[in-house]
Amino acid sequence: MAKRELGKAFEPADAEKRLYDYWLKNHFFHAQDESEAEAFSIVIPPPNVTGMLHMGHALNNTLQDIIIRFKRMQGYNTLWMPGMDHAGIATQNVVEQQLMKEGISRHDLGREKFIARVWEWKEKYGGVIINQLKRLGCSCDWERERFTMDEGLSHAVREVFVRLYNEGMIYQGDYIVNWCPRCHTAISDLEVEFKQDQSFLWNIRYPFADGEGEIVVATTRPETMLGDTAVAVHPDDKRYKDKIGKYVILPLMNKKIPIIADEYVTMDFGSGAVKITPASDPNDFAMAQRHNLEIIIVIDGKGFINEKGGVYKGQDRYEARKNVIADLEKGNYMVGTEPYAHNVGQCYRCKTDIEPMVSKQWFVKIKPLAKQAIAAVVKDKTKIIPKTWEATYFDWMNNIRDWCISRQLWWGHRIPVWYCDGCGKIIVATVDPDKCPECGGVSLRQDEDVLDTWFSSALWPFSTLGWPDQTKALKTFYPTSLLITGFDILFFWVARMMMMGIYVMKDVPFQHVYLHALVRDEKGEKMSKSKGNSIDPLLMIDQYGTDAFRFTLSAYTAQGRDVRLSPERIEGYKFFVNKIWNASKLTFANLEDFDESAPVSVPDSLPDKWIKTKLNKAIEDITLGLNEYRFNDASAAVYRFIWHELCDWYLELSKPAFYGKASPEEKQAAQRTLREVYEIMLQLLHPFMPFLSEELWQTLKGSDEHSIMVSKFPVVKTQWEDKAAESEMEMIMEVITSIRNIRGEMRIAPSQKLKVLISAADELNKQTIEKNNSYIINLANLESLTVEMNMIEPKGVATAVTGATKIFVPLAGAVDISGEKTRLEKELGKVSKDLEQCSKKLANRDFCAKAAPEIIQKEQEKLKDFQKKFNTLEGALKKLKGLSV
RNA sequence: AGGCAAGUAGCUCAGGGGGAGAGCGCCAUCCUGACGCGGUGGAUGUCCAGGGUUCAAAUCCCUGCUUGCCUACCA
Repeated sequence: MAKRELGKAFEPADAEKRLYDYWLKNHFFHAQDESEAEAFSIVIPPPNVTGMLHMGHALNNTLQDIIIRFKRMQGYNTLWMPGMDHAGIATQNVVEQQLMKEGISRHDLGREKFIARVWEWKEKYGGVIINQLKRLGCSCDWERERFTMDEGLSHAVREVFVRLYNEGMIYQGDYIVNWCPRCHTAISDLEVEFKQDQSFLWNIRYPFADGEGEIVVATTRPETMLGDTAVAVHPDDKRYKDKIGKYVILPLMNKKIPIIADEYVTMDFGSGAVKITPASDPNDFAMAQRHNLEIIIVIDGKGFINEKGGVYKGQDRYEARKNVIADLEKGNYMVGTEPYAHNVGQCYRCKTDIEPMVSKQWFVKIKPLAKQAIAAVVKDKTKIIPKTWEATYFDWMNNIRDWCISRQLWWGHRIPVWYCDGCGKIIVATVDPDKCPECGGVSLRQDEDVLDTWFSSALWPFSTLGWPDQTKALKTFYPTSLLITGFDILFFWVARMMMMGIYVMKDVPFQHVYLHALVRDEKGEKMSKSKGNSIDPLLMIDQYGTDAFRFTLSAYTAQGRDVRLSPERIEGYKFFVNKIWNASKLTFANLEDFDESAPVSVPDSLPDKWIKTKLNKAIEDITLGLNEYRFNDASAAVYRFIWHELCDWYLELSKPAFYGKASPEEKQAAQRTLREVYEIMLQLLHPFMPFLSEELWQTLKGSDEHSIMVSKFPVVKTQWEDKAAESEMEMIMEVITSIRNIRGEMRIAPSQKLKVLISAADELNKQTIEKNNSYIINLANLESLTVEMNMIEPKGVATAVTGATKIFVPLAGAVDISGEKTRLEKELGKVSKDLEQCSKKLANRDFCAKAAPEIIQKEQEKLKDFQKKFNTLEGALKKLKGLSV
């Protein structure tokens, strides 16, 4: 076998680049459109084209890559579909800011040239994140990379829009929407963030139109009164019952407005009367519809008072507020103010206060779509994991409101609707019409608006696979197997994909949805640029290597829990990488002269049998963990096996076979096991640490002819199950640990070799220990080990008990009586507590009558063990006390 | 205001009806031939509180407290 050498330490920076290029060159990430193998597919949550990799992306994509690599190794025809989102508002903002530096606005450029500029920007600066995903090791099928604005996806968008329109699922109407005065566009309900604002409640007097008196209304937005068209009270409110139908004078505007009755009004809030501004408040708008009230828009799209606002025309909304208040005071209309905390909606993009505004927008009728999307989850066609999110999903879906899909932007999919100047016909088509089908006129104007970015993302699971064409890829990979995403876009994205997938494809877009938590800092706070607590994933990769970083994310992804990240943790797993590297150095040294073709001449040693059962357990745990998306459990199984079983025990136990006086045949057998176990260990590690495992794999194989990423994922080998060997080895390990314990507790120098005596309980016990005495001698560092049955406890020893075995460690030189006494008393204390608890249980009549037989038996065995241990320790202690008297 | 989740070692968290676990940190000790990014040993817990179910509760149920998040938004 070729000589293999590893450097002093793993060099992530070098290996990562080299191996990723190697994978790409060999097209290992590429999925087949058609294959004998069963398909497994995931679509990436497309990052914004303007995006930079943050911790959320890092977590999300690491988890996807772990599953994808796992499934690929299991032999599935595995597709991870990558791509990006055009991110309407964000991208337009970026390019507008660029223009601003040049002193021009998008309006100076005009629509067409502006869009050209955006594309230019995209080609030059967009998609930085794609390269960042590559640094994470993501094994996406880059040959299929898509963009929501590319030709195929745009085609899909038009197709779906037209279909929805023709089926009466899309309508246009004047409705109150959330308007961002800075972005100059409507945004959906989901895109509004509420923030608490310490403000005031202003109480304003509205005098009755006829005769004496007044009605007092309270408001948080006095400036909107300019557009008031009614005052509402509760129909059952005795105070106002006789006023309903009468009129009040709207101060400052000097206008008569009616008093109406509506159950929406809360009687015990403020005066029980509320001013109604249909154009500036969603609830007021709804009431206006119920009562046929006039709708007067007084605030324009930039947040300024328009000509309907009288003398306040031209003032921005905050300035107008001040002036309105001043004028109300001047006119003695102000009754008073009180401090008031309330929530103000803000644009999620630019944090500008939302201005609810009435305008013409396009909507999707969502209820019928939601109904089916709910049913799919109820029927388990799509499983949401962890299940607790199902309730949230159902709740939102049940209370869903129509989706406003038009945006007053330029960057995006322009709405495929044309208006004929000649006859006023509305044309909705997938291809640009050149004349009106009604009147033949050629003067057609396309709708100015574009679609919400999420409209195209909602089609992602099938549009990326080529729909509306019936491609082979679509047939093979839809419905996709799994979606992994953060719970924060459950509504934005997951729910909408569900609705669109079912509507268009007549089938759910994915079988499983795994929702992971958010990444927070070590204090549990959300990472954000403004707080300055965000950790840059790329910096972590530079510092600790991708493998350590990925492993950390996986290890801390417990279902339903936030990931609290700190650099120290990543460093800890860098140590793990180092440990694996060093174990590999030892392994390669041990395997240097291994002849694979030599016949097997001796049976496996006890450690060989033991490590194989442990490896089986690891395979089982890791496979189960990944199948159930319990990333923390799977990672813990990897860590435990490699560090605590392979390194701590097996590599140490097998050292004598390599360095000691073992026969060539015994060495050969040890090499065979080591070689096999090591190889499987690398494969188990691969999904989590792709680079390290590949590097070691190729070193082991002596070439890059085969990649670990397309090797077969290990399965449990039933011929390795060996319960007897497992418990035998563990008994020996316990003896070793007990001796080490005495060493530590009694402060016996590690360099001092000990002559240990063991009193075996029976012949079998004696034979087992004698057969395996070399392991004990080596690992406990003994000079000699004497085993006898029913040995009388010698003087001047420290005593330990494990199961049926008594261990006596002679104390060198002056016997440290008080030290041993303390140690024994401590042990005795522990055992007597166990003993008491156990015997109490067995003395309980109800326990014996009702508990399961195997539980009772177990308790009885425990009692025996405790009793034996207690007796031995107590005897030792008595003897010691006798000595000290 | 409703909903969800969580409260377990100093910290971060697993576990989930029958002997309290891990990692990190801490203490002691060790240049044993892969690794000090290491080895070996050790200490540490009213499993949030109160009630209930059960032979048996950290685990299941109820109540409360605390924390986090989500949804809705009332002038």
